[in-house]
Amino acid sequence: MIDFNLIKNNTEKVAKALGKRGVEVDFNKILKLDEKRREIILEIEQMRSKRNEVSSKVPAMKKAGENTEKVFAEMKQLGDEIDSCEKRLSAVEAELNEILWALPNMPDEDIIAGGKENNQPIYTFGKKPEFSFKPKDHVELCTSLGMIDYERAAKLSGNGFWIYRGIGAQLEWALLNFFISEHLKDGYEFVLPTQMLNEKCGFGCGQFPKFADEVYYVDKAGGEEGVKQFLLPTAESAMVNLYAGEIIPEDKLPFRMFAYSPCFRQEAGSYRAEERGMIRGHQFNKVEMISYATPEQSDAMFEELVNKAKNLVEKLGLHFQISKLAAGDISATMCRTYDIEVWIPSMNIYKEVSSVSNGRSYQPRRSNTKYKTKDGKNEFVHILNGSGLATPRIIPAIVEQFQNEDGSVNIPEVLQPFMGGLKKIEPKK
RNA sequence: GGAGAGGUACUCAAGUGGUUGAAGAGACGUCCCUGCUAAGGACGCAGUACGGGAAACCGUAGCGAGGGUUCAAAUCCCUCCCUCUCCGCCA
Repeated sequence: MIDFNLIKNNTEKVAKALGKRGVEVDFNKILKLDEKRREIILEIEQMRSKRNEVSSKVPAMKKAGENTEKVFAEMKQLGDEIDSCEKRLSAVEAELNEILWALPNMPDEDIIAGGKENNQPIYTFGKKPEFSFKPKDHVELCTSLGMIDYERAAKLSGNGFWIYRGIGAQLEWALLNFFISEHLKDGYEFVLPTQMLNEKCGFGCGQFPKFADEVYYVDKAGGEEGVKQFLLPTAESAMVNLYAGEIIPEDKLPFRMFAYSPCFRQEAGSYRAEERGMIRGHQFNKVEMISYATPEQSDAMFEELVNKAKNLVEKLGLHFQISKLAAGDISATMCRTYDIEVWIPSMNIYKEVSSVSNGRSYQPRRSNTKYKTKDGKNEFVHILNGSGLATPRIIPAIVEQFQNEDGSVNIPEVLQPFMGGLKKIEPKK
């Protein structure tokens, strides 16, 4: 949620920032609704004040044996007026909120306008591998090496799922363990969140109402109506709401945390044909880094998270680049995002394995998460997040980039300790 | 899933319709006394959000959440959420 005072007092700035996303907003309408809102509030409060004043005199009147009938009749009428004003108020507020909640976050000053095509690579590690033989793609490699079972996954669940098997499962778990151990070394707190979340969380992290259709809802047996929960699409949804409604003492900031969870996404209408295999699925594993920071700490924290994600991929030895996203490609809740994109030879493209973002106070405003400054004021915290990392594109990158002519795959050195010292995945004889 | 008990400010807790946004206690803060790893005393103590105002300040809301009854709700009624205890279920 954008700071309403900013919309009111610096409309130009907000309009310019949102314009970079190609979003046009009818600010006139917003300001008019707000004016109307305040008008009604004033009216209501004056009437309530009157009623409170009269009410406080009633006990004395009764004691003195005075007739209260007339006063009660007047107050009854006043009460009815208050009711009708309240109805008008909630209609105005509903209209205003619908607009405000739908506004995306403001991209930072230095973020350039436009969509994906304006993303700028700002860092590259390694180079595209050259093969003296005809390289295989990850689907073929993972299948032939017995790492991933697509067909039986479809049998158990449906299209867009896969099963890790044998050495594939070991590699997946080794990756997660590697990430976890690196984050622990950096002093980050390990969190395993609930994997089912209520709708408040969806709203708090800013994914609802816009993306409510893209998650999986879980109903109780028998399709019972009630509070619905959904399977988290990313641990971010959980972690952003961890301190919702709370006030954090400033000396506890920054909080550095990371969470592991499977992530569930409908990915309806996605590019199945070109994104074969595990490039995009309904369920995948991810370790997510989350930081809560003061506004002063937030920019340094962003750099820290980018560095952490970068180091993970570097230690794996994969060729990748970091892209600074253009305004239109940054997710609606964020001010700035750097993507870490790993090279997938068979697709001839860089694919995102980590997205590090600073949303500043946008999500905390929605989830009402504040911190108490040293001089006792309550301010909204900043929340940052970044994948550290998501695995589904790492495995394709590893098997494709590190494949050998005989169909074997070299295991990155940093993963070997987590795989009983295994150095190479050999084709089955 | 069933039965019961609860949810009041930082914590504990009193409060079953009215001048109570909330007794009391602890904690906390400031000060005093005393003097030494303690004890005593005085005073202060919702925080917050929103609205009005140049400001001082004034007002409104708020007792788990949301509705309702009433001139008036922490208090009565309804729905929901959460916690605890017992029972049941337990792939």
